[in-house]
This record gives sequence, structure tokens and C-alpha cells, in this order.
Amino acid sequence: MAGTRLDPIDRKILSELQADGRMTNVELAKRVGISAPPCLRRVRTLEESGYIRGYHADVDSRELGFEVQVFAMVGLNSQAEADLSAFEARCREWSLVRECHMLNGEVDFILKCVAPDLSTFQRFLTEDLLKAEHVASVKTSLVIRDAKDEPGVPFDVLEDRINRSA
Amino acid sequence: MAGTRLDPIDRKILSELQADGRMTNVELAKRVGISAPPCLRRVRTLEESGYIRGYHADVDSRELGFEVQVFAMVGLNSQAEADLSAFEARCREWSLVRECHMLNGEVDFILKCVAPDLSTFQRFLTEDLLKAEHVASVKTSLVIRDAKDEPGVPFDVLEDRINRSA
DNA sequence: GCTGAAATCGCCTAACG
DNA sequence: CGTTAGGCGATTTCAGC
Repeated sequence: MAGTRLDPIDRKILSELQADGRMTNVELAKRVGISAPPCLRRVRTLEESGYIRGYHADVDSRELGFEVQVFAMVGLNSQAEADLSAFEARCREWSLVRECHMLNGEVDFILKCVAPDLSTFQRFLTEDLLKAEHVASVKTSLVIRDAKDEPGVPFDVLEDRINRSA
Repeated sequence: MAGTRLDPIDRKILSELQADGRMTNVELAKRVGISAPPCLRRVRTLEESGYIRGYHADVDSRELGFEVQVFAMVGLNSQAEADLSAFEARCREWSLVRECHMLNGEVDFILKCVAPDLSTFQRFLTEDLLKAEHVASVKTSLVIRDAKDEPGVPFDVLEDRINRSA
């Protein structure tokens, strides 16, 4: 399932569906150059094997009223696996935290947070994040503007790499 | 267009399509409690007004061979708008850079990058990023693991907020 | 203005070669 | 993988609230 190798048609399918996740199967089939039924079978296989984790509408968060976006660098005073995992579990519970990545180096985690306004974020920061177990330091940076925010993966890099090794 | 106010059904539509962007219109209509035609009209309106920017398959980047994910903090030696914009334009050209956010505070930008392996990233770092105009400092942090990576917006926070002000 | 019902059209998705 | 074919969803039209 997981280690299934992908052929060029599979990669094209992934690329197309990453660019437009609501494309109809017949349109997708036309673009990748096969007929609809095998195309649909490939899509199902890609879904079941985990290459496709889901499909999401890309909603304009600012338009919806989330005017604040913040990156938070979090350091813990313990790097025991149990404590790291516990912190990650808390992050999964907090709606304002959209991403939590464990990092190497001096800081332990980077969090991407959203909030309707600054005071909502400040409340989260002081009442939740800073009070969480083993949190030793938090440095926050407000996002002024987004220059680029592309979901997904650069398929051009992937194809270059495959052509190079061929 | 942009300032159009959303009613509870619109918000439910956005929430459902964020969770499953490939849901059929009839299923969506059932979930939000109206019939299919008005539901489809609402979706089209949400698309045209910019609340929905697009739909994307969420592909597993590691499974696809992008084993390296890096956050890069970039400082420029000029904060003139022309230089900031020029750097942002470069970021949009670099496939490995998936996100580029301008920040407040000591660092100017945070970049989220992906790469097939470390050497590909190092090459990008030394040959592209560090050589870009006005780049003064770059600090990179490798992502060890992702604890949470939720695309989109927390609709529960939005609903809480609306109920509170009602 | 909105919604919903009916009808058409096109797509999805089996089954088979 | 392609073709066929039946059923279901998408989308327009039109009537009603």
C-alpha cells in the first residue's frame, strides 16, 4: 500500500488534483491521457494508499475574520519524549494552533496560529500556551503579509529529480 | 463581492468543504439543510466572492519523496518596500519555497521549504537564498516531525465569536 | 430577493472484454 | 486499459414563497 511506486500518470493525477481538487474525473482523465474508468481506479488507489490524504477547500481566512496570524517558537524545559508528546497533544486540542512542527536546534517547536484579533491571541498565549506543562519560552512573531502560501508540493522538482535519475 | 456577509448556512458550507472539498453538491446540500440548486448557487457565489480560493488534494509530501522540511528565517539588510517586494517575488519563483510570510520583529521573513533531501536544500540555500539581493542572514531549522498540520481555519472559533456577539 | 421541484444533461462507476 | 451502459449527480428552467 504505502510503498507502491508511482508512474508518470499517477504523478500527473496528483499534480492535477493538487491544483484543482474538485476537477471532475472525466476532465482529469482527459488531462492525464487515459479514459475515465482507469483514471478513477487510480484515484481511489492513491486515496487508499495514503498518497492523497484528503481534499480541502482553500478558504480565505482574513476574509472570514481571522485577521491575525502568528508564528510562535516554543521551547520546553524537558526534552523527554513523554513531555514532547504531551505538548503536541495539547497543540492538537487548541483550535487556534493550525500547525505544530518539532524542530532541531535551540527551539523545540514552531506553531502557526490564527486568531480573529490580537486580544484573542494574547489570551490564548497567556492563558493556554504559556501555562502549558514544561513550556519554558515562547517567542511570537506577527505575520504582516503573506507573499506566498502554496499548499502542497512542487511537482516540477519531483519530475526534474526523476528525469535526472533516469 | 468581498464584503458580502455570510449567514449560518454559508459558514456551514465553507466548513464542510474545508473538511471535504470533493463532497458532492447533493451531499453538501443535505448537510447544510437546503436543496441542491440553492446550495450550488451559494457555493458559486462563495467561489466568486473569494471566500473559497480553490480546492486542493492534500498529498503526502514525504510519501512522494520530499523528506526534508525546513523553516528559514530571513533577514534583509534593507527594509525598503522595493527590496522587500523584490525578495518576495524571488520566493514566488522558487519551487522549494512553499510559504513566505513577512514578519514583525527582528527577522523579516519566515519561509517554509520542502526538498527531496538535505543536499538539495543545501544547494538551494547556498546558491539561491543566500545569494539573493539584500539577504543578510538566514537561520534554518529542520522539521523533525509534524505534530499537527491542519489546513484552513477553525470554524468552531468563528461560531463561538458570532454567538458571543449575538 | 430568496427557495424548491422538475427536467435535462453530463458524469460517475459498475461489469466486461 | 478501454468500451458499454445504467444510475445518480449537476445544473438549468420555472414556479412559488
